Amino acid sequence: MGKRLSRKFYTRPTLTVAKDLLGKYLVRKIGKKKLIGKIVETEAYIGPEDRASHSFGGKITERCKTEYLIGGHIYIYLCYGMYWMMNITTEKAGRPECVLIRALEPVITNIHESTTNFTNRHSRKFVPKFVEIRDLANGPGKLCNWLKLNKSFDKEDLTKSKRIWLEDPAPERARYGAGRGIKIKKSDIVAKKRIGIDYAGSWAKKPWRFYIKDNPFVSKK
DNA sequence: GTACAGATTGAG
DNA sequence: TCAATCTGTACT
Repeated sequence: MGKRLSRKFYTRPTLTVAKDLLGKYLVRKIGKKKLIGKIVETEAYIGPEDRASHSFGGKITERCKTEYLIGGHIYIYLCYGMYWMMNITTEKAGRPECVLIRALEPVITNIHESTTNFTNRHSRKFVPKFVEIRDLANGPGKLCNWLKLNKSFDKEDLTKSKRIWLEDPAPERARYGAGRGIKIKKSDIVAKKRIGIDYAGSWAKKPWRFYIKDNPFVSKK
């Protein structure tokens, strides 16, 4: 496998990390099995200045205090009472900044397991028999459901955890002569305004949502 | 304590 | 278009 991303990767400026996360592999280990998703869409939240951030104004609540940890930790919270949102903290300790992971492109290692872990996000009334791979993780709530992430992952250290971490797939590819860096070309990164935060005034217009151009696994508007 | 909005999602 | 349903916040 590739190389696990270290603390250094996460403690850089949030906008840099948000862009550099594109193309990285998010690895989730469940028992002996691994689910892997390539990050294709992110959003940066830069509190306490950012009106859309939970830590806006320097707020420290039971929920958002995780944002103040040093870069490389998971900040996960429940949205609308039913969906978990996975964020990755950035910068040094005390700076409440993070990156929301909005969409993954499933990297298929075992088709059976990868396609039978989605049903519990649907209502009891309606459980689909089939789901397209494209619909497994193309949204912040959906990807947490796919990877079975919940409150127990809050404050998880991505540089040390045995059940979830990030990898740069580059070393794996380098073996096959595909070059050294997995860094999405600047011209392939699209920057648009963030979704669902229209209440944030002028901050809502900041182009802090990043995704890989033309990637079909980006969340639908 | 009560009211209400929210970094979403899928059904109708 | 609307409901599901938990947490934070601004009130009474």
